[in-house]
Amino acid sequence: MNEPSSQNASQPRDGARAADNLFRAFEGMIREGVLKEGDPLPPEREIVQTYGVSRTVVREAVLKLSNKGLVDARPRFRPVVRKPDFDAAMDTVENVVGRLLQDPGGVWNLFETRIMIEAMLVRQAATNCAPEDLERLRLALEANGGAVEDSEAFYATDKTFHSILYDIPRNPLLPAIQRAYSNWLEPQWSRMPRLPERNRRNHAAHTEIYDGIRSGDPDRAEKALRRHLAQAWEQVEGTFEISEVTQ
Amino acid sequence: MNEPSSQNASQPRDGARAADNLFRAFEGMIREGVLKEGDPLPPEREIVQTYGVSRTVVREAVLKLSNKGLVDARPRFRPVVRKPDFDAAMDTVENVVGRLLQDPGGVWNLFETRIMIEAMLVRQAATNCAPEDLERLRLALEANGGAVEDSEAFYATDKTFHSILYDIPRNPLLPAIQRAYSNWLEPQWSRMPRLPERNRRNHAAHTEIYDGIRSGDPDRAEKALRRHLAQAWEQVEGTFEISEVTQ
DNA sequence: TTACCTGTTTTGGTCTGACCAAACCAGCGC
DNA sequence: GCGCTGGTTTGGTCAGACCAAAACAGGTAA
Repeated sequence: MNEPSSQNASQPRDGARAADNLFRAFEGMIREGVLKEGDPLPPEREIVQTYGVSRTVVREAVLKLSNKGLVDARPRFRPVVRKPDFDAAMDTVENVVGRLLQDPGGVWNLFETRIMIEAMLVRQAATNCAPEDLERLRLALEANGGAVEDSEAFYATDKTFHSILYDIPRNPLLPAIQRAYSNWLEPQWSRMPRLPERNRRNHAAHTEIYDGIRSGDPDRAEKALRRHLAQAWEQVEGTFEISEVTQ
Repeated sequence: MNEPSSQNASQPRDGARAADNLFRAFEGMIREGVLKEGDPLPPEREIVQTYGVSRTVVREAVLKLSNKGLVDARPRFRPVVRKPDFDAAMDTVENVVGRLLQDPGGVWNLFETRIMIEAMLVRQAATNCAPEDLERLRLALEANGGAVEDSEAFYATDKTFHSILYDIPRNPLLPAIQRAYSNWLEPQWSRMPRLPERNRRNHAAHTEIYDGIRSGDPDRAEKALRRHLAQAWEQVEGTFEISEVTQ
């Protein structure tokens, strides 16, 4: 995507915009820990003196830091350094994704990738899953079963059950992805009516998935997972098709 | 104009910055098609007049549009409206991800998710794959095989082969994800020496994958894919372990 | 005519200095 | 010690200016 025109720039080339150089400077300080997480940035006027640039430039650089998720800049407060993790990355995409999701087809596209990922996750879990992970799943399943009558609690335990799936591979990206899915899809889900009988059905589905994993049968686990999510999709689809009309 | 009582107060930290209002205004115009894709934004001074704000505010708003991926703003050129797709979303994450990748473990984490996704993709392809997709794969494989002696061409055809896997489910998110992986992982890959014998081995791996898909055997296809990518990882790992020492 | 060069105008990038209002802080009275 | 109060900091915004690069228009050469 980047044109080969410019040679690699690890240092502030003076051809670039001043704000970019400043941005890189702070980016480096944050990365190297000179500015630790939670630290506020210096006052704008101080940065002006330190770097010999105008406040305009400082503000642009800070804004860029903010937009990239490196600092947390609330309107009239000092920007605070925020360690960039994958969650921060997801935050910065939120806007774009939100726009894409306005198209119902967009929601389905996103949901389909979730199905694919979770399908893979349960397969892997079925293939090799540490006993303690299996135990966690069992406990979550139990809690889930105990909450069928309380839709609020059921929703929470439901989420927990699924999130454990993302934990099992011990890859920090996966939980972040899961949180992103939650954030993006939640608005759709929350409009869906919660009913005890649905809860019961979902809990049964969770049990099937768990059984598939426990018995070490990836095909069975995947099939159960797909059935479960397809069913969930139907429920949601029905819900927001009607509410779509209102807009 | 200066009403702090805007309805959009979902967060306690809502501040009514002029730049934000302008940003939202343009955001709306882009979404509603008043500003079409490819259109340049009006000159800053014109916006100043139209909206009765200062150039500072205009620049901040434009910068924000740029950072959010809504417009494409090269220095010294007019910002151009860009339709937000998932590629744009991935672009915005680029910075954060880049930082994560500086940790070698981060590269592995990302690569592992790629393995998982492609594993799922080949499984699905094996299960149900349109004849024309199979044909595309075959052609790509053929081209790949014909390029073993030319590492540059081999690399290109290699990428093509994999990207077809992302096309098959006809979910526009997947190609975007694939491009993101390419962009993020490419820097590591490009440092790797390319050798005809490696190409030959990789082509053989591709053939195995293709055969698995064609024969409708998801387990076989997945196994071949995993073997292929694990092998690729070993090659890359060896490469950047040495170059890591230099830092 | 077409293609290239050149001077002018436009426009983005940066700077300066100023003002306002909200946040911050220190001192006061209770 | 606690809450109030007024001065000080600091972020948000503005206006006007200058420079250099881009866009444009006009003229010249092929």
